[in-house]
Amino acid sequence: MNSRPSAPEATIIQALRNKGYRATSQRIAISRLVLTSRDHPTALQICKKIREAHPTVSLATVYKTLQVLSGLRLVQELSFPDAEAKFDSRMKPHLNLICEQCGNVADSEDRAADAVVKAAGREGFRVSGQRLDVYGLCEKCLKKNSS
Amino acid sequence: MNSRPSAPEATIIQALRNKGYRATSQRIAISRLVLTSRDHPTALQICKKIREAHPTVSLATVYKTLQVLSGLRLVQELSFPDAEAKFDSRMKPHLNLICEQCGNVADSEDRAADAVVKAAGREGFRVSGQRLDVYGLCEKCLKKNSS
DNA sequence: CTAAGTGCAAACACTTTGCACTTAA
DNA sequence: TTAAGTGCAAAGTGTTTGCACTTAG
Repeated sequence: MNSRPSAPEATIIQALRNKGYRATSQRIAISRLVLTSRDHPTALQICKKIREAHPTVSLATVYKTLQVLSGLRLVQELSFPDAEAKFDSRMKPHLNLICEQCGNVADSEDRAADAVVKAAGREGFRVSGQRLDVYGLCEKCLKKNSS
Repeated sequence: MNSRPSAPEATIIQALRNKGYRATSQRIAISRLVLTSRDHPTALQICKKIREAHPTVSLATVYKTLQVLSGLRLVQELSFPDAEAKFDSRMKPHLNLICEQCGNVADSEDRAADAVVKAAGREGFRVSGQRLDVYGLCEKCLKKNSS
């Protein structure tokens, strides 16, 4: 649940208003958290974090805001079998390296991600987004297992 | 819900028994359907199809069987926001070209899929599976929209 | 024979919705 | 001022589970 140093709050407010959405304090807080987080939080994790500053925020509002952000293509919802959805604000093509042991999701900026998008285009597909998950064991867990 | 001409029934029975599972008629039927289908059926679609020949099969059994097949890594469950999960029996690296208009999922065998797996390996990740979704508009829908 | 599997219905967990209250614009 | 948004609780939906019955091995 890390945050990047400066959150572009004015930008968020503008983005919401331009699309006809009101810039409520809840939406701004949730948007700022999600758009600046480097990990892949669940709705519940987001809600708990937001409540540290806005104690009355409901989980329903978190879900509604995440739907707005998904609609604006600022955030992507990653559904998993058995588990809650995680929300990812990195919209550029990238790989999600998902460890099946510790559950961590690491991003990778490898150019193979762009190659996938190009390949889809070559098939006559007009690409608007992507989800490139690789499942397995992360380096940390591999080491832990062998020790 | 297409099927390939010949279903490797004996192979399915062996695979189940080797792993300590009983080869019941329900499991064989469900496995054969899923493992030979070229599209990406949901549990309910599978259940309806199976009931044409085995009218008493329950949705619970379909889900349980799909879990067994997932555990054997013969099938992958693709979860989506808002929608039922689809089940994919193509386990080799490939792209899922998912049309946001008609909902169709087309597979693509492009080598970019293998490049993704290699890239993950380069990062010290031990790959055991992948899900490479590309979202957008398929050629058919693009044409329909422009006409 | 007997432990594993099935089918039904009930339970579950995550997510969405209805509605009265609040608030941005 | 007033339509959009919030927060609560209730409803919804796909999936899982408990349990008595059935069946593969």
